[in-house]
Amino acid sequence: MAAAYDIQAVEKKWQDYWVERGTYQVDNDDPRPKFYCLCMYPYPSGPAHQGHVRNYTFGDLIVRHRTMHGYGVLTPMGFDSFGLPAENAALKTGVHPRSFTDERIAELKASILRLGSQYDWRREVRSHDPEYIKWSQRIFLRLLDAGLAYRKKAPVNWCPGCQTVLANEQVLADGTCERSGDVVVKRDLEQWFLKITAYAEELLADLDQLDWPERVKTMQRNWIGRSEGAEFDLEVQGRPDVKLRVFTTRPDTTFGMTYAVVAPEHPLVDELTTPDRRDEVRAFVDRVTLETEVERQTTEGSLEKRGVFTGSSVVNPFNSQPVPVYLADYVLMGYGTGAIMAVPGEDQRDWDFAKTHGLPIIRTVEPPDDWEGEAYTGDGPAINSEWLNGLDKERAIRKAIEWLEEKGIGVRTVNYRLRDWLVSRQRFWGCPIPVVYCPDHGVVPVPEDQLPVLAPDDVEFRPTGESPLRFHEGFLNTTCPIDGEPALRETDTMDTFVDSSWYFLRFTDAWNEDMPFSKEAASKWMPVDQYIGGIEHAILHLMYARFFTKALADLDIAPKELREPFSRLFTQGMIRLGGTKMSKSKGNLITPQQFFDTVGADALRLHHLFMGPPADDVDWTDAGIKGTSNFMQRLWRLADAESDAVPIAAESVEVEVNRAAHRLIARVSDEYERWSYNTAVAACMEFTNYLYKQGKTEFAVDSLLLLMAPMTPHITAELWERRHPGEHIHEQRWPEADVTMAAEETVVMIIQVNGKLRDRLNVKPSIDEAEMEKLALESPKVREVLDGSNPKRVIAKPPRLVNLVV
RNA sequence: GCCCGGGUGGCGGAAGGGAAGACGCGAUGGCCUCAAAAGCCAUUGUCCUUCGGGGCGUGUGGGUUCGAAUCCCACCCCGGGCACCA
Repeated sequence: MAAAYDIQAVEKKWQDYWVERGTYQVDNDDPRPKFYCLCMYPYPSGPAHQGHVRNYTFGDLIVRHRTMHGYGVLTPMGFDSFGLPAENAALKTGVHPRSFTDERIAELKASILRLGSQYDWRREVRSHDPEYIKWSQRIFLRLLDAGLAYRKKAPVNWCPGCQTVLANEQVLADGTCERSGDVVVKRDLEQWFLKITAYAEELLADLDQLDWPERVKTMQRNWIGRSEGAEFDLEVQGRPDVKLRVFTTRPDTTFGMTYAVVAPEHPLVDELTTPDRRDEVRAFVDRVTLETEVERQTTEGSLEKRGVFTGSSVVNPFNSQPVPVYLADYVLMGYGTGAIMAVPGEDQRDWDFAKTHGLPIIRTVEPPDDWEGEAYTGDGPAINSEWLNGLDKERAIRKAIEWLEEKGIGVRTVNYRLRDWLVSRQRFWGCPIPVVYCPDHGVVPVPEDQLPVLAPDDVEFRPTGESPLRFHEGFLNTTCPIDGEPALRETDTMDTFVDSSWYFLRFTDAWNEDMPFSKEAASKWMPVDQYIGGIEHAILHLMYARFFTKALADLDIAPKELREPFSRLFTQGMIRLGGTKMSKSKGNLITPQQFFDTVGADALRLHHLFMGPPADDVDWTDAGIKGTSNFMQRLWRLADAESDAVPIAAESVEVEVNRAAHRLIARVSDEYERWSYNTAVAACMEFTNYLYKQGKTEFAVDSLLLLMAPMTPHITAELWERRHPGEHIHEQRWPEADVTMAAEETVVMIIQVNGKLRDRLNVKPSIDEAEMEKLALESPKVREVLDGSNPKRVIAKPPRLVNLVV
């Protein structure tokens, strides 16, 4: 009688073994070729949910698979442990965010351990660890020193719910906060920014070299939003001292300008407004600037283009005609120059505005004859444009820019949609921005030997809308590092995306006490060879991390040649329950815990792999897990050294069984490379069914276990040890298929008549076209269908298919 | 509105222009058992069938091809991203 499969004992045994043995710990002088596999470090929100399980299952599978291929795999893990939920909890319960966070880390870590995914925990980082804070702050100061961090008063996105400002990236398209869902309002505040725009061009260009999902790259390209065009000055009639600069991507259409528009926030608004228009303009500006983004956006639509005439006119430099200047809220101060020339003939927004305000429309590009639309933005010969007439769009643009540059009126420019990254947050539970404000010296960085600047513990959490740091006298009052006179500390903390923008570098050198990481360590492991995480980070985290990597390389902190942090990216699909995303906030979590206790981690992991293609969203159902759980039991009975549930293969079929095993190795190896894990699992199940029928061989069972080792590490380790005492499956080499053994002895040839399947025959793989045709014509089933007629044409694709066309 | 994905049995899904539905769940039947559970074996797209087999079938309509779930065009539906960026 064979031993039963004691899931809990087996999984515990190997989880302890891997840690004690340090199977998945790597040192920086590891002689094996390097492979850096990283799962996005999690925000600690309590016990793992299915999204974590899915993520870490893929990651662990890659770690173990690569290890079996002889790589020294760096597999670190940590916690993105600063963030709002801990602080919100503190407001409600009074529990300090640190203890709240530490508790949740412990819970999450415990479930990660039970999943059996392996990390080099010696390298663990936590964003809220004073060591980590110290290096985040040093990096901030280096950015400040290099002019990449700066302060600026700016209209910022203020979330009344979160009581903090948000980055543009954190405001949803409908003008609400991505976290709380509150309507975001604009406020003018002094804020810290990081100059990500300095890297706009490189961030865009380097996307081409990344092995990332196309849609993530597309999202980033759209976000950066590069557009080429020209900037030029418009003279204001009767005001030789004032010039209005506009940006356009279509300088070829300038002859069609029938008015100009400036944003309500434009600095020249007062200059441009004539006394008789003052009251109306002021009323319009007040209305627009006090509105929320949402209100401002609800005015979108063809007939509602809102604006007001300033009373001034500017001169079209191409034809010297004066045109009126309007204020309109469809022109944004934050993009280009905050002013445009309006060409209604070739821009739908301008068209709508012109119609609403009774302004003339002149087409300067000939639309196609069958054109029935309004503004025409396509290509065509220029018309009504004097010296540009007849030229196509591209040539006209070039000529128009040349003309502007010759005359010294304007220049070719490139604009980006990307804005600088607003990083200051009026929150407590984040990394303090390490500067002080001195009455005499202004903004003074805290000297590096005084880092980290840590938030005090004895603060009171009150829903005041301001950071509790503001009211802590001991923290707030300090002295100026330059003159020793009284000064005030910065009380804002950094966006938590700052922490996650360099953690992957800290992992390479987590013990370093002198600097965030050494260039040697970063050179050894970077870039990350495989990064795995959710699609929701397609823009924010992945863009910031790319920016940091480039900036740190330029600041001589990271290796100079390190321009990109993540060579390959895989974004897993979301887990849904009944059509909606499974998440804590939606309250529809199915925790993995119950499955650890019943079917075990291996069956749960396998279920995640089997559910569907890794990149696809999946609907969670409890039912399916029975299949992988059964399979584990079936595998145990097949492979346990003492089990006789499956007989040894008869001598007559032994070779064929081994040949099938070689085919399995070839197939599954390929499927691992292609991330086709659901079919890899299917192949293993199919092969198991086959062995139940045909009988097993040593080679077949060993191969099966090796191929499954990265997917179901515990059961395969146990079975391997029982079959090969003293050996560890995860220290074995990945099996290789023998090509001649894997080749099929006979294949099925299908015979079609007019593309319809009529017969199938077993043939040798070496069969030639003539032989195929002969066999096809001899088939009784084919003869019946042909009914005496001769095929007009024969298509033979040896050895699998022949098609007779009649 | 624009840009990406995607629509295949009762369900999750497979099929790299050449056998549609691998594998799994569910369901049905059998073996084992005093019985049940577990296990093992078989059947399972749909309609017709004289049980040999035959017709139909991958969102809809067209097309390319000897051959289309797969490629092309148009449309419908679902999911995601962007959205006054001049």
